[in-house]
Amino acid sequence: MSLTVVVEVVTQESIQEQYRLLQDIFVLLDDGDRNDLAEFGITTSQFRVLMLLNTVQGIRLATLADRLLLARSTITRIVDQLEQDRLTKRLDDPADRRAQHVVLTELGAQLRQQAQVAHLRSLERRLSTLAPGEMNTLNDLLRKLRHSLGQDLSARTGR
Amino acid sequence: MSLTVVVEVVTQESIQEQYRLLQDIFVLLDDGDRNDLAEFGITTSQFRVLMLLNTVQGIRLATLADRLLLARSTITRIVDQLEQDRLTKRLDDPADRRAQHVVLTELGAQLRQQAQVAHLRSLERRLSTLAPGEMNTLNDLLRKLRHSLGQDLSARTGR
DNA sequence: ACGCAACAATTCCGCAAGCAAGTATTCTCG
DNA sequence: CGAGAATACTTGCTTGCGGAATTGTTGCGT
Repeated sequence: MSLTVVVEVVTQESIQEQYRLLQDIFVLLDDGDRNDLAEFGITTSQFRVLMLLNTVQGIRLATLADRLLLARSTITRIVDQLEQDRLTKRLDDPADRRAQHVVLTELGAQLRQQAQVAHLRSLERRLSTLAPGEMNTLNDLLRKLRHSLGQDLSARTGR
Repeated sequence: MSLTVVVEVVTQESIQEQYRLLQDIFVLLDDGDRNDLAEFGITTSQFRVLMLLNTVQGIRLATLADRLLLARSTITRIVDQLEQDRLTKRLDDPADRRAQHVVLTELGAQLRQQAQVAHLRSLERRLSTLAPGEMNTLNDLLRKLRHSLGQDLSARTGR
């Protein structure tokens, strides 16, 4: 019986530590990202949108919202900002007059390329501690984690 | 030469995937947290502050800001809210009249306890996929990651 | 055909968080 | 000692994001 208790306590502590670790890591990641992207004049959200605009045919606003787990109104504003900076354009969907496709402009494609390279360099530097094998292990576990959390989300909202 | 190129490409992809995974996990975690904590009438930021108020002697506002990597003005407002809800009190620091210590009220301690238990239950459910061994491995790797990111932060700001 | 639910995007409102400036206090060191 | 730098907190302003309501469009059931 006492064994059970001990095991449970240990697990609870592991879970809480994991939670704190993930929190800390996110905050640190985000802080560095903001720092990196500031010199390109874009926010992390804008960057994440730009990174999804890799095709010429564009992507719908609703799809962006789903992919980034942001509210649609938020996507509207972010795309407004990008458009104001001449980085993207809205094109009407030929098949659905409700929908619009966001596409990169020439300028947007250039900036996206530069920002992506700089961001990647920064990530390589900041995550340099992990050996290749560790990185793969970590990614495997993170995938499981994401899947588990995704399951829970759809259980909460999708029913 | 081609080997070098291949290895580098693979590593870059791993890093980018890791970045996306962490992004996704954070968003999912935060979404669930907000859902859990809503029934206690507190936000995730307020919760994170409450979780640091475990001692009777309290903690300084500036320390909270440093621990949570939030601006001091943000901490001021969060503590204002908690105080308005009678969950915390500000006590003057006897040794430094500039500083104040935030302490839990009786009500705050109760709510903190309840919220913590509920949150932990939720985490156990949401992270149930990982086996104990995997969890330990993951935490080890996350610790390395946090350390590496922390190093970079102090290299950026602390000099 | 047509009415109605579902969907795409936007607008409006409110809250959360950062930055910069301001006040009060403490520290440093010449 | 005492002037200036540093520190602790607060306030005003700006921006980013979510949620509800709105407008216009599509698709489904009958």
